[in-house]
This record gives sequence, C-alpha cells and structure tokens, in this order.
Amino acid sequence: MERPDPTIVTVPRACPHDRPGSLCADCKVRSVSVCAALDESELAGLAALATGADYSAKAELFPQGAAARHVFNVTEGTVRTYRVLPDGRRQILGFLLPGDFIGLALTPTYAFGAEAVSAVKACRFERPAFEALVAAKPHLLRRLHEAASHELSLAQDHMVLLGRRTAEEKLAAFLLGLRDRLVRLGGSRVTLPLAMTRQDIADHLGLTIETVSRTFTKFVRDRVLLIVPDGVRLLDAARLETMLAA
Amino acid sequence: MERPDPTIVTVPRACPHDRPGSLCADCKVRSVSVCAALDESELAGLAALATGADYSAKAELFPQGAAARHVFNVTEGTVRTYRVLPDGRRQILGFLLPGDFIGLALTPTYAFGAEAVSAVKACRFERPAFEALVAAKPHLLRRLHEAASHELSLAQDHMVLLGRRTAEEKLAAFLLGLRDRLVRLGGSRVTLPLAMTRQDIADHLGLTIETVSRTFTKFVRDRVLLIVPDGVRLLDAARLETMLAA
DNA sequence: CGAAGGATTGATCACGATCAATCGCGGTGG
DNA sequence: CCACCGCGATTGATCGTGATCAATCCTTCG
Repeated sequence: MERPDPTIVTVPRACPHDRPGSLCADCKVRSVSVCAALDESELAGLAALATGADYSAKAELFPQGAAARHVFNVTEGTVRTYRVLPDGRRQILGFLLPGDFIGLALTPTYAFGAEAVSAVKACRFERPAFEALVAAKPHLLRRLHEAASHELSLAQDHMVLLGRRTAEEKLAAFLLGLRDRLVRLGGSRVTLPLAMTRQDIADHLGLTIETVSRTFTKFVRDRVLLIVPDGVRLLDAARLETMLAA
Repeated sequence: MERPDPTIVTVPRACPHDRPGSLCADCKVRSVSVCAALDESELAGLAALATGADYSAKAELFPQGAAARHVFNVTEGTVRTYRVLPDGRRQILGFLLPGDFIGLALTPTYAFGAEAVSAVKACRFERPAFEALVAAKPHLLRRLHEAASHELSLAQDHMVLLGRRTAEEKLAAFLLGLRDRLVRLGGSRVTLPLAMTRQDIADHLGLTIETVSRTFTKFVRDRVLLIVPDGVRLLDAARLETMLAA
C-alpha cells in the first residue's frame, strides 16, 4: 500500500466534522473503533450527539483530573495521554491514533491528561448524552467493556516493558508496536512517521531523551533502521523482533 | 482433570467458604467486591453458580494464556498476577486481596497467570454461566466495567511508578498502597502482614531482591519502620507519604 | 541437627542518568 | 537574501543508582 507522504497518516473524513451533514455511517475509522459495535439506528443516535473538534499540535484536550465532560474518538493525528508527578516527572501512558477512543472509563474526572502531539481531529460527545446512550444500549456498554479490557491488557504489557525491559528492548517494542498499529490503519510496513518528540518517547518508555537518542543512533549504526525526516525507516524489523523474543 | 491437583480443594457451596449452605448474602467481602452491585434476587442467581475453591500457598490458579474457564472472587489470602518473558524475567502485575475479582476482562484466555501467595480461598464461577448472568443483568456488566476502569487506573498509577519512581519511592508507594487496602478490609493501620516474598515485591516494583532488601534496611535505619515476623510495622508513615509527594 | 529457602550484607560493575556542548533545521525579521 | 534565533536532536564526558556476583545469616522444618 503506497503512501505519498509518510509523515502524515491521512485518514479520510470521519464522523461529522467540518462536513455538514456527514454521518458516522461514513466514518472511516469506525471499523477500528468502539462505534463498530453499533447498528444503523444506534449510529443515528450517536451521530446526533457528535461534534467535530480540531486541535492544533500541542493543544490540550483536557488536563489530568478535570471533570470529564466529553468522550472522544480520534479521527486524525496523534494524542498523548500522560500523568505527571508533583515535581514534574512525566509518564506518557500511551499515544492514541485514529480510531482510538478516549473516555472509556466513564469516571467523573479524567484519570490522565491528554494533549495533541500533531494536529488532531476528533469526534466529540457530551458525556451526559453519551451516558444515556450507553444506558439504553447494553451492547454499546459491552463494547466499551471489551475496549477497556483490551486497554488494560496493553497497560499490563507496558508494565512488563517498564519494569523488566532494557533500553534497547523498550525502543524495539515501541517501534514494532507502533508499526503494527499504523499498518492496521493502512500505513506502510517499513516507514513509520513519528509525530512525537524524543522526549515524548523517553517519557513513554521510562528513559531519558539522551538514552532514546543514543539507542536510535545505535540502531542506525547496526543497520536496523534509517532516520528519515519526521520518522524512521525500518531496515531489519526481524532483528527488532529478536530483541523482544530474548 | 480427573485427578485434581492436591493443592486445590473444591467444595460445593455458595460464596462464603467454610460455612456449608451459606449464601452470597452472607459473604464477608461482598461489600468490597463486584457483587456489591447485585440485589437479593441477583445474588441468588450468583450463589447458585458459585463453588468454593481453596489453594495452598504457591498453588497455581491458572497459567498465563490458559483458556479462561472461570472467574474468581478472592475471599481469603493473597494472590499474585504476573507475566513472564521468554527468558524468565517476571513482572508481577498486582497482588489480589479478599474482595478482589479475577476475570473482569471476559476474554477467551487469561492475559496473565495467577498464583496463591499464601493459602487462598476463593469463590469460583464457571465462565459460561457467569457470562449468561452478565448478559441478563446490564447492571452487573456496568459494575464489571467500573471495576475494570478502576483497575486500569491502578495500572496507570503503576506505570508511573515503574517508569519514573526511584527505588525508595517505589517501596514507599507499595507499602502505603497495601496499607490502605488492608485498612479497608479491617486491618491495622501500622502493622502490615506481608504475605509475599522480597522477590515478589521486587518483581512487582521493577527492582531486584537485593535492592528491595537494602531499601527495607534503610527504612529501618531511618526509623521509618520495623521489620517484624511476616510483615512490617510502620513507625513513620508520614515520612513515607512525603517521599511520594516529592 | 542438618538441610533448604528466604533474607541480608558486602564488593564491584554497568546501564542508563546527568551535565554540558554542539549540531541542524525551520522560521523570522532586518 | 541571509543572519540570527529557538527548539529539538545528537554526541561526549562523567556520575550514580540499582544490578550483579557472592558470601553469610536466619528461620523453619524434617
């Protein structure tokens, strides 16, 4: 699958954005999101609640601990979710790509902050209306639960990574995991756009920016990858896989 | 399957363990578990599905990746959940105490392994029957979702700990977190029984056994706690709190 | 009493952190 | 147009936390 510009994951129009009259039924990320659980009539209900929200790079979707007034479905761009300690240390919990849902937990406040890494477009739903829909549609709740369970499993994976992996293994796991997600969204298998900074990657993997940079350099020296503008090109993904098997 | 593991004893009975004929309505840990969501009639349905399962220390409840045939509600003792890497490195995801539920995810296989740390008693439900009950009771599903959301939040806390905390902070957070859970179960505020080994604690906090031991020793030297048989006595919990605030 | 398993302590090592300088690129204004 | 600026990334030098290697110690249990 060819992509003209590897730096941008172009996901065709989603939910009702800046195109008046467009519906969730046309949403190009629907198949990979919680919305996949809904039938036509339910989608209609959802579409009525949806508004488009655009964020420029570095914009805050919401801060940690804020009242949870919305749930979101990312349709374009990359979002980082994070928690910070009082002294400023930051842990990035994850990077959200098109199709990813924010607000699965249905808690009164957000347990983490969220910021746009690149320019982001999202489908946004008011919480009260969304909750009402969930209450009316057990199947949607079931789907939310499955999504939350999946996220819990990913969180557990990440605990293993943070607690028991070396710097090299961490970066290898990060790159392969991101590649797989991008492939599912129709991206290239060898060229990964990296919207996030080295600092973001470091804060996700429990490393410093210098260690991330040095590890990238080592991978380049070992002919495992090339660094290209705004991303990397994988030369030897098998070698990365091997690091994880070990 | 015909010759059951001698470390596991199954007894046909309702939720609470050693009292034949007793019902979930009497369950000591109900108020702190997902069962708290159920009314009398629902409890009756649940009680009909429950069997007691006892495990001696170190017994395996199920291995990582096994088909998820049961869900569990721990009623006595401590369980560790874990994932292991191919080369043997282990990450303990959490320690489950009475009232904690195993199998929230409702996935076809267990995403992690579970072992009894101490002698354990649990309420055990067959998955098909439990799933049927969940399908029939949206309120129970909602409760499961809330529990899963809470667990996700705890997992995110732990990611921060693993990625961004020092050894001292990790141990302080572990002790205070465990204390709070034990207090909610009616335990002491200053004397913590530690059913798990130093190695278990190390594998939970992303440290080595030696570092855990040395950090305990440092806490003793600093008059923060005393080491007592099978546990610790907190002398200066405030100092532990301070470490986390920093 | 001896063996075994968990815990502690000591000596040394090394991975990744820290401190610091420089690079490279894109944007901006003179 | 290009000099300058700012920010992210890279690289180098050194440090230090926590890992590793290894030797007891302590408790329980047969």
